This record gives sequence, C-alpha cells and structure tokens, in this order.
Amino acid sequence: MPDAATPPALNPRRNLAREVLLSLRAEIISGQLQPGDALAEPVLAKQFGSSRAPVREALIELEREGLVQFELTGRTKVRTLTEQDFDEIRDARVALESLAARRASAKWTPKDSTYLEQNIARQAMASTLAELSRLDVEFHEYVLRLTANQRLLTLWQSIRWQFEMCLASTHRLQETLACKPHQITVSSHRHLLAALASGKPELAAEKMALHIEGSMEWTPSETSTAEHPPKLATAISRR
Amino acid sequence: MPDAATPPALNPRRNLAREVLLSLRAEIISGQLQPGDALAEPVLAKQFGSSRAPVREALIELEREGLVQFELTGRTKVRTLTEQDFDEIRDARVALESLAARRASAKWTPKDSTYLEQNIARQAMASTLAELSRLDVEFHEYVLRLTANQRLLTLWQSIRWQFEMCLASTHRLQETLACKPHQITVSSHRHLLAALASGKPELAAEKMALHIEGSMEWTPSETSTAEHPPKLATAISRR
DNA sequence: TTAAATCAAAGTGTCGACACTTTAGGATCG
DNA sequence: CGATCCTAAAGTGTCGACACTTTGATTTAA
Repeated sequence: MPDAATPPALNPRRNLAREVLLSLRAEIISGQLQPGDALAEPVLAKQFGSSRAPVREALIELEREGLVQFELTGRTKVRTLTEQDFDEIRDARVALESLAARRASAKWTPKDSTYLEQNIARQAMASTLAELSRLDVEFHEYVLRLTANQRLLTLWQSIRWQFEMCLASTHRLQETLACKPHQITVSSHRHLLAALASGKPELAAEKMALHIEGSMEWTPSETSTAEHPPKLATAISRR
Repeated sequence: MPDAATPPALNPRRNLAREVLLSLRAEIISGQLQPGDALAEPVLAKQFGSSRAPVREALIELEREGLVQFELTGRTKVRTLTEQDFDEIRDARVALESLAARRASAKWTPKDSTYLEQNIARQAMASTLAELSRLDVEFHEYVLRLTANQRLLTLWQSIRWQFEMCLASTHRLQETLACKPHQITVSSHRHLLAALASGKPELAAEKMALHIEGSMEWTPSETSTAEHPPKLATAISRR
C-alpha cells in the first residue's frame, strides 16, 4: 500500500476555470472592469498565469450570467446594462420571486421568521451600501432556497449577478449622493416578511412583486459617461 | 468598397461547438442517448471528427440546460429526470409563463389571436404526438416572445429542453398506450387563448398557471427500466 | 474460493501551437 | 493635409499532447 509518503495528491491546479470565473466576476461587479472593456483570452490567460482554456470556460459562463457579451465579430467585452436591461431584470425577478414567495409561504415556520428578522436587524445596522445590498440579496436568496426547488434557484442565480452589477454601479453613484436611506429598504423588508409569514401565499406573492418593483428603480449608471470620448459619429459604421 | 457578393457569414462564433451541441441535444431528446449513458469527450470527439474542445463546450452548455450531469468524479452522463425534477420544471414554467401571460395580455393585438388560432387549428390536425408537442411548445414560446423581454425568454429557454425531454419520453410511452387524446390539449389551449385575449392580465396569468399545471402530469419514463440488468445489489457500493 | 493488490485502459484538466479573421497603425496616393 | 490601401499585431476557433486520476479487470495472496 502506498504509505503516507504519497505526494500532496490533491491537484494544486484543480479548478482553475472556476478560480478565473470568480476572479473576473468580482472584478466586473466591483467596477475594476468597466462595461465595454475588452476581455481578450490571451491577455487574461497571461494575467492569470494559465492557458486560454480555463479563461475561455470562465468567459462562456460569464456570458451566460449576462456580465459579458460576445460581439458578432467574436470579440468579448464587459456588458453594458441599459435601462431596458434593468427593467427586464426586474421583471424576471418578479416572475421568479413571486412564485418563490407563494411556495415559501406555504411551508413557512417560525424559524424562518427568526432568521429573516435577524437579517433585517443587521440591515438596519449596516454602515455601507455594499453591506446593505449584500444582506438584501441574502434575504431574497433565503426565500428562494425555502422553496426547495433547485431549478427555481438556478434560474434566479443565473440573473443574480446582473442584478448585483446594477446594484453596485447604482451604489457607486449614490455613495456620494446619499439618495435612499436605509430606512426605506429596512421597512420594505419588514412589510414583506409580515406577508411571507402571514400564511397567505397569494398575499406573499403579491407583496413580493411590489417589493421588488419598489426597490428597483433606475438610476443612470456612471458607465454611460465612460471616459472614451464620443469619437465622432463612428456609430454609423454598419454593414 | 466590399461588393454586394459578400456572403452573410453569420455566426462565426463557436461553429463546430454549436453543431455538436445541436446534434447531442437532438440525440438526447430523441432517446437515442438514454439517461445514464456516458458522454466521454474523447469518444464524442472521435465520433464527430473533431477535437475535444468543441465537444467540451457543448457538454458545458448541455449541463446548463439540464440535459447532462457532471458527476463528482468528473465523468459526464445523460441526466436522469425524476418525478421531483418534473415537478420542479413545472413550477419553473408556472413562474415564468404566468408573468409572460400577464405582460403579453397587456400588449395583445388581434394579430396575436389570429396566429395562435392557426396554431391550435394545426394542433387539432396533428397526426403524431411529436408534432402535437412541437406545436404546443411553439404556442408557449410565442407568448414568451410577445413580452419582448429577452431575459424572460432566455430563462425559459434554459429549461425548455428539459421540458421537451420530459415530453418526449412521456410520448414514447404513450405512443403505444394512447392515453391523452388531442382534444384535451386543444381545448385547453383554446381556453387559454381566450384568457390571453380577454384584456385582463390577471386572468391571463392565472389561466396560464392552471393550463401548465393541468398539462404536465407525471408519467414514469421508460428510462427507469433501462436495459441494463439490475446487476445484483451493486447499488450499495457507496463511499 | 474469496478478498486484496495490481496494472492497463480510459478520461479529465490543462497546455501550447496553428490557421484564419479582425483590428489598428502607418505608408501611400490624391 | 485627408482619405485609402497595406501590412503587422492581436484575437478566436480548433487541434493534438501530456500529466494525473479514476475505472475495471486481472492477478496474487489468504
């Protein structure tokens, strides 16, 4: 039997693709990578010290998540989210989370109220917008998970990062403007929690829809005024 | 100046990969590839006369579509759908299509009724279950597209093939049993169309949910009794 | 005969290379 | 000077190769 001298068998470079994925996603959401920035496989590969294969897999996944866009020419860029995208994401959330609320409400237990009350309490104490939005997402993900429907959760997760991208870029703007106070977010979640725990699935679903629609209002992202100068009317060049 | 003779040259992006994807998807849905069958990259690559790269991309996409499963060991198999999976898919459809019905209803035009009436007419004349289900999917996709929400459509498409896989395996069973007559499907769609065209979004959403729940009833797939002999109680071998 | 040890075959993750396409900068020509 | 053509650089899609792991069957030991 091969004794304890077995080399540190666990692949030092096992899930490289996943590592690249997480790294790129974080950079996009944090704003280090701005919408429109080019994502060239050889460049990223060199940057991560890997070959193109893992990078390529990560880019495909990011495209599926809506954070990255494959141009017709084959080039890859960080996606720019427009107001219409924002509306679409909100609507998709309404679809998924309304049903989730209905199903979760049907199998509600006091434990769930306790957990979410704690979440709201931490929301009230949050000192940064980033932390507040992290708790916000956590609240909603909890309801999704309660349904115990893996597919519903997967669908939600597949738009989750676009949603977070919207949130983050909005927040980077509001950090200086100080628009919406915590109180609105907190009280909105409190009302929602009451509906979820009410034992009335229909009410829970309806309140969830209203909550999402109320919480997602368009704020023009700082990215619409990127540093790239307008470059005259090159936009006409079409084929 | 590039003359008009330039061929369209559409989709240069991921051509071979897409071809492999479509091919494998068709084989899985048609039942040529059965749930549990192994999908080894080198084998498929040889089979398609390509290298592993395009095959790998296709498999990743199929996994996202839920038709294929990556084992913990890294191996890849055609996914087996259980009754719980079936329920989950139905619920996901209810979530997406109810909202789609609500939104579509709000922007309904006579043209839409005309198109869907034609669809139903062809349903009534369908001679095979395969054709009936093709028209069924077409009906629902039309409603999705009406919403003009690309994300809602994308989410729907990401479970679409699992749904078709359920349909197809159910149909392979019913082809011999002749269970549910066309009439039920046809009249169900007729009622649904009336609700969609009624101008009442809330009613449209509710009817859509009922329609989906009514149309998706679990039938044990033929795949649960695959030809692989039980092989004694090797199922106990766990780690 | 049964159970452990062994070893080849098959499979995955990753890599570097090549051909072809697109892009961009510079040389050329009006 | 300004537009046009040309060429080199950069980028993508695909390929074959290698190292390591898992699988299955076979051999060896009890």
